[in-house]
Amino acid sequence: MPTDLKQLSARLGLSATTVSRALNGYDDVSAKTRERVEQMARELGYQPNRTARRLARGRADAVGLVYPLDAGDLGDPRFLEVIEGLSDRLEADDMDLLLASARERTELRTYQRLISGGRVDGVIVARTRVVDERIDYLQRVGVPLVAYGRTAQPDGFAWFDFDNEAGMVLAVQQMVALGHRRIGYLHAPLSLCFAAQRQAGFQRAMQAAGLAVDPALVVEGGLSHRTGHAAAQRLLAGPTRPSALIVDNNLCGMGAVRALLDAGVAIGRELSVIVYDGVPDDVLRAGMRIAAIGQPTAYRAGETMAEMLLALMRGEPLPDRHRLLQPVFEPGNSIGPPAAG
Amino acid sequence: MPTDLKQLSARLGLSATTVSRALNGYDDVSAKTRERVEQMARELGYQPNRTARRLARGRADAVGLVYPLDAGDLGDPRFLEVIEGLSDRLEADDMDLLLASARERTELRTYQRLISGGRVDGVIVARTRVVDERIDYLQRVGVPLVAYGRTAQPDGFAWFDFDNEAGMVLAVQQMVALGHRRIGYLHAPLSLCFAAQRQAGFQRAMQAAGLAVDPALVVEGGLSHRTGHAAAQRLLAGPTRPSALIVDNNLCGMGAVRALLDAGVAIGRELSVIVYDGVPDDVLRAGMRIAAIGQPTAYRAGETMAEMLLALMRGEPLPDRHRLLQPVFEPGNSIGPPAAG
DNA sequence: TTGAAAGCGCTAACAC
DNA sequence: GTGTTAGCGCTTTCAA
Repeated sequence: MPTDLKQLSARLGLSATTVSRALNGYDDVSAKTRERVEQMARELGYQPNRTARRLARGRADAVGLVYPLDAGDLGDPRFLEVIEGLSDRLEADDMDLLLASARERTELRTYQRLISGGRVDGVIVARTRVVDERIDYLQRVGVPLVAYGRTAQPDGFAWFDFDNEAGMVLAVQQMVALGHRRIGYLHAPLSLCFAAQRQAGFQRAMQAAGLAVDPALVVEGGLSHRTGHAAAQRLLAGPTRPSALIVDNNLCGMGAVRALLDAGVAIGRELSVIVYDGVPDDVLRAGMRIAAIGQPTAYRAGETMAEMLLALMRGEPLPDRHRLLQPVFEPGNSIGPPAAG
Repeated sequence: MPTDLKQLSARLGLSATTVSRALNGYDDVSAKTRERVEQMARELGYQPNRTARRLARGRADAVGLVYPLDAGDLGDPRFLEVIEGLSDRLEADDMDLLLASARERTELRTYQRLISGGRVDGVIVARTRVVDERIDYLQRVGVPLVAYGRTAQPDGFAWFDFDNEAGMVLAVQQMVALGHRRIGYLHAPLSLCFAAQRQAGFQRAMQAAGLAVDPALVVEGGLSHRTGHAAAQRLLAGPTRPSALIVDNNLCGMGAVRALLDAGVAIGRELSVIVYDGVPDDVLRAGMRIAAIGQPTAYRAGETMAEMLLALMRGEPLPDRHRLLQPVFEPGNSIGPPAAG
């Protein structure tokens, strides 16, 4: 049995109240008493019982993270960095991080379980969708939330996101500057918000460049190696090959690059490639570096979201409820001018 | 405010006691009463407050998973599957999964926080070490635990593991059967239990085959792409190249394979390669499949460990406290007879 | 079969 | 400054 507050206060000849206050940093405790209390607490290795504290305070001191397995997030190393940043920052405030898995179909119910059971008092919503019932639900019940990504109506809640549209514009501009006109586009399901935004950027930049978007060159590539691989093959099999290809996510990008290599396509000469979020160098052919649209470290994203959520849970006003980070273009040797002809 | 037990019982004209019992499946409640209670609970969307229940029952209804960031687990897709299996199974028993990150140096303290604060009542210990103070600590304080991997003294606690030694013996036997005699070995830090076991298998199988282990061909390759890459380069630069190479983990294996490809080594002809746990096909050159020692799905491993831990926490005797799964050899075209000369 | 009462370990009004 | 008292919302003896 670990020492409890009663024992501790008995040993000190003080009331539990005083001890509690001393330990929780209230200022109506004499310096001397606090000193003694802290000393003794250390000596006995006293750790307040979390559950009791939670019940008394009416807070769960925990935040929930539901990861939709179907979405393939688990395979995304960037998302893992996000988790890392999240949990590190939460831990600093002595908050627990509850991880719940969910198939997309049961996801909402998972949130409900977490919320109405009082297991968490704040939530991180990952992989936002253009229309997102999870966020609607959380807002309706008034649970503090920070979304990792926006939705179609992004004003009512706090979020952290990268400027996906601007990022994709960068990608198109690179290709256009090199002289490409037939630009192919491989994208994740457009119900995902980031995919919709990136596609909007694609359309906008193409139009701005006076280029037509050839529907035959726009392919849904899913959100995994496998689907990306298959989609790239479909694209290659089409009547007119593009001279440039932009892939809107790294998972599918990896599969696509693989497919191109398999098909013997000379990346960067026959076909220029940019992958949003990039492809790790070490999975590629020697010396190859895929040009990318890069995002500032995912770890920081996690930290920042934790920070925002903590403030919300404390009821503090958030200086900026919306953080939109600008992606940057990261050069590579996977792009070049279109092949003659 | 969600409905609480008091409101629910008031609505029913029953005491909280009875309602609680009805809902928790006690048998001293009349069928009719139970019926009514369940009906009304559903109607009001009653969800018992977890914190209160926890305090009353003296259990946390949660298990902790501390992942050592330094170890590179986060990058290991297999470990993520394990988490998936774990959380799915725990959820079925209405248990929370607490995720805590930790640098190796602060790891023990993280466990202490979880335990003595009563945040969890059971723990999964990942990446066991040959001498593992975490397990010593947990046993000392009597917390139910299931280890993912063994230690040097594996008898006192429940664990789930693959037969690493046997797996590595398989790998060596394959190489030997093909006629290899100069077999190189790239391994993770030997303080990690799986690495030590696999190395033991390597030594044993080499000896059994009457082959000497050339110290120059045994290189520590770490537990990441980067270190594996570097280690393979070191090996290639050595005075006598091996004709076969075995890598004891997938992370480092990926980097090593990359390094070989970069160096223009004809894998499977100039140099045969087996990677423990395998390298995903889609990161390789077209048509290449790295021979591997494979382990039954990691998802099942997670599920099984959850199952074991749940039983332990319920105080049930565990039919088999130790689960040792046999790995299998998975063929590929990365191996062949040694090149002539 | 049901209810009253006590208590899980802590925090927070309120009084001294 | 410190102590008294009353909960937080549930479970669980113990009586009825």
